[in-house]
Amino acid sequence: VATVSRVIAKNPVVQEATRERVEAAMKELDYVVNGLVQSMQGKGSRAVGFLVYEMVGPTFADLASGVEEGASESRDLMTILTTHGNPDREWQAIQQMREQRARAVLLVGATPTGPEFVERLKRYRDFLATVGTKLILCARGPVPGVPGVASVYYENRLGMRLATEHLLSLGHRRIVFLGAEANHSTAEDRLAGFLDAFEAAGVEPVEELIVRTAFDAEPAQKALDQLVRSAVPFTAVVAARDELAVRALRVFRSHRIQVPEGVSLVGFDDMLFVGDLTPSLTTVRVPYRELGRRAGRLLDDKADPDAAELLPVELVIRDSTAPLRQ
Amino acid sequence: VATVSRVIAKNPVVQEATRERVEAAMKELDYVVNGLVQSMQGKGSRAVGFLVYEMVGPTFADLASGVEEGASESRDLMTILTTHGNPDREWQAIQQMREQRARAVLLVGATPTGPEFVERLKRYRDFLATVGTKLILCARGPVPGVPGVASVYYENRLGMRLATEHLLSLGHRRIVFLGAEANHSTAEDRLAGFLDAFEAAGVEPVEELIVRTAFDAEPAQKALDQLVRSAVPFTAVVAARDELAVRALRVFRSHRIQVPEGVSLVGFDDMLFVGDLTPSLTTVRVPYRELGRRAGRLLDDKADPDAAELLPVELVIRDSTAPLRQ
DNA sequence: TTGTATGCGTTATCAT
DNA sequence: ATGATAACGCATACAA
Repeated sequence: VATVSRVIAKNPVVQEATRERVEAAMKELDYVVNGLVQSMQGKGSRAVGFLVYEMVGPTFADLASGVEEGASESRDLMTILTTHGNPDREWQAIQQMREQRARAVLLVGATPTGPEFVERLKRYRDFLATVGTKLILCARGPVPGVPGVASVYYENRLGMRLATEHLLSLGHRRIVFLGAEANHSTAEDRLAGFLDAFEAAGVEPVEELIVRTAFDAEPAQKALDQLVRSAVPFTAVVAARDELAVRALRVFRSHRIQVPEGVSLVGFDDMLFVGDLTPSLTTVRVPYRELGRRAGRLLDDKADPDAAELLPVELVIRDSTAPLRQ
Repeated sequence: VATVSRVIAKNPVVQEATRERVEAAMKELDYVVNGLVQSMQGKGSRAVGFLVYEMVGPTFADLASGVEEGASESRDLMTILTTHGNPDREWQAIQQMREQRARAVLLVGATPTGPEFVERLKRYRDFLATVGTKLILCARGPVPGVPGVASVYYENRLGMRLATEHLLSLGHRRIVFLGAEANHSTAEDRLAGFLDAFEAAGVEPVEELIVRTAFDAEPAQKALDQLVRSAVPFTAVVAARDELAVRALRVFRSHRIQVPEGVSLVGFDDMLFVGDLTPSLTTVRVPYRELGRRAGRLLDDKADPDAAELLPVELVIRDSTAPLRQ
């Protein structure tokens, strides 16, 4: 048994001849090591938990794809769990990963922002630490006051600032912000970037144009429709993400408002096909795949447990934005 | 130890008082069962392997989402592995799942169609069977001559037949088929459906309009561009999948050909946003999420190992198709 | 270089 | 109802 174990571990002490005999027998018997027992032995599990709100859209797929790419290099296995925004499910998922003695748990996507979440995160971190599992935030910046949690994120706030500055530079002033959800890290950062742009330009944002519905598409669409009907004047719309921008497009189409002639529109994420819409959508490209890859690399045992990698974004100017007509 | 084990297993023989004491201690010590050992003990592993070509697009996300939904009900863990179409990687992935003593392995998406693949599939099946892992095909019909492999698939061929019949009924005869890749189960089925429609209508398909490039977007786009330049006449295009349809849209736009006035276009998959394109795309909706859910249910131990579930598709008629102008 | 013995954390079997 | 013990398949320290 010990020799077999050594052959499996590629321990060089075994003699060539012996190894060959063992390997022949393994093939003969269709033998495979029991990975579960290996992990149990303290070699550490191969599992990596990928916790996400929902598996939706190319942003998720790209991110997961990147992680898988990194994980597969080290023969790790990526396990995906969805939380549907339910804290109980999230806790249950953390539990499951703890049972599996996962190498790491990736918390993917936006999180709440309140102090309640900070405590929750600490609990997760400590709870996972007891079995040697580390916690990594993905697509969400490091949380102040919670060391020992690595993070890989992108210039969310700056991205939205760039998008907004683009509109301001085109002469727009009455700009709608669509999708300002509170207590939602991504939405908050993007709104902050929006406000940054106004502040830097010395322009006052119009409070009533900040649509504080939610990050979800349906309510945002309704709210925008309402706004259009209310006849409150505006000349441009910043959508918190591409899906909302597409909904905005539908609203404008239904009201026979031309984009960009009647109103300019920018999105965020650069999802698949938004460049093929009419008009093609000006948006902010986020390197989701690379984000995943970086996260995948943090799985390595010798990675800095306090790493905080920030990736750049890029404003992609297409046809949905045009200079303000006087 | 035994009592603790019984508490974990919720074995009702333990007395109320004892159980409470144990649970108190567990909380005190932040104890969690070692799931790896549980699985090793013959309880069977919780892992479910999801083998896919690539994690791309909403079709993947929907399918995976469905599987996760089903799996999480039984506390199973979905592990995603990508093969990139590389048989070696696929074999390696099978190996890994075998090491993990996975409950099941899902082979997701198209497969090759030749006899070589049939042998490969049998090898997978038998190899996995030695450790009690079952094999399930997802989004691909059952393979004749390979019993013991369940499958969940959709009316692929019929879907394309419906799409094509829609065009034929509009008067189109010179119809391009874009993306006829050989030795690719999905592409072959769709081409077959295309031909079915012609046969049923008693119309002869035009061989030179069948673009036998590949299922990939880039070569298909180039080939279509070539075809347009060659001035071979056609009045409609059937794309093997939506991504190719979107590429076709780009080609027509670059040649200033109006859709549907100059040429009608249909896709397949009903991906996100294709209804928001201009013109909105006529396509075939595939219930990917439900497909995943069904696959997730086949994970159950008492599920029929030879199950073959077929799901219906739906033709979604939008604005990219119009009657032929004489 | 190879074989033997021990331990890992759990469940199942058998006593008590 | 509970406790003691064997067994699972592997890695590792130690003996040969």
